[in-house]
Amino acid sequence: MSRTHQLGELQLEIMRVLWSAREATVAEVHVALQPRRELAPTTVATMLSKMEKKGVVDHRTEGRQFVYRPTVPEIDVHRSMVGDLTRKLFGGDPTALVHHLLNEQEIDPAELESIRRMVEASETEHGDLESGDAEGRA
Amino acid sequence: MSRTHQLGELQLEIMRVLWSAREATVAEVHVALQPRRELAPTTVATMLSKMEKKGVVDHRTEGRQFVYRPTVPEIDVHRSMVGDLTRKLFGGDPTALVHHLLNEQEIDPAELESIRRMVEASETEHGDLESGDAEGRA
DNA sequence: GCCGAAAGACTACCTCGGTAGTATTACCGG
DNA sequence: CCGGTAATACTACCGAGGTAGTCTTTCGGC
Repeated sequence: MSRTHQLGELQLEIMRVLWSAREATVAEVHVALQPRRELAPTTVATMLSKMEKKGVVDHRTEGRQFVYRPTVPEIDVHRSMVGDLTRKLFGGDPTALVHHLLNEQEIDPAELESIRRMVEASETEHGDLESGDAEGRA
Repeated sequence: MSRTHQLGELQLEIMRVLWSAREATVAEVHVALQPRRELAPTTVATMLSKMEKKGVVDHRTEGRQFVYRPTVPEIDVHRSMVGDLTRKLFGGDPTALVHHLLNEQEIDPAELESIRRMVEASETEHGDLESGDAEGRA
């Protein structure tokens, strides 16, 4: 079963590449990480290996190359990691995290209105359309 | 200067003890952690040492014992850690984290109304007192 | 005055994320 | 056919969090 997926920073960056490309070779991931991350190609390969052992990606062989694919959806990782932080900092109460974000300067005041609309949308919508297969987030 | 305070789980639990007691000996921290954490006293002492090296606590000597005190406020740690996760998962956009919390099942629908009130309170608050502390901590 | 308990100091290990060098292998071009 | 290159495999190492054992010092009681 899908345990909790705690990923490091590089791992997340790699996952982002894979999530958006759906699959990629080591070289492709390496290139995609390019200017922001100045990594040796072997570093990416090693990381991918470790991530496969961890169960968050798998691969197939194509010629001599490995083509990696994520095995967990982005939303699951987000949920795991947000949930973990929520647990560690706020005793598992996500509302407390929202509270923190609203009250402790994390949120640009200009965003408040859009958030309020978001909340209101959730209020009217909850329990209605719970399809959950929404894949494309802008 | 490491303005950002990333703490592990045990470290956070220790900090919580110190934040609420304002100061405590190793033994007191150990006791406070008690039933949830079955740790050797030396583990707590070692951790406190590492945390002091890290700069999040300091201590004074009282008799033979060390009395530890937090040197960073809880809110700073919360900010650092929430900010770090926000950066890693949502490109540094806290609104996206709120979005995640509202849309991805993290929030109990029953809490939505209290959150909406919270948002509205923030909105009116910001129209009044300009608490914008321009900081630029990326 | 001496002994034992208690407190911190020091050291050791394990795991994981991150980083990369080196070894091996297999394919492609000449 | 042969060498070089490109791909993975293997190994190593660092730092941090976490966990704890052992060593040393010192205080307090009998």
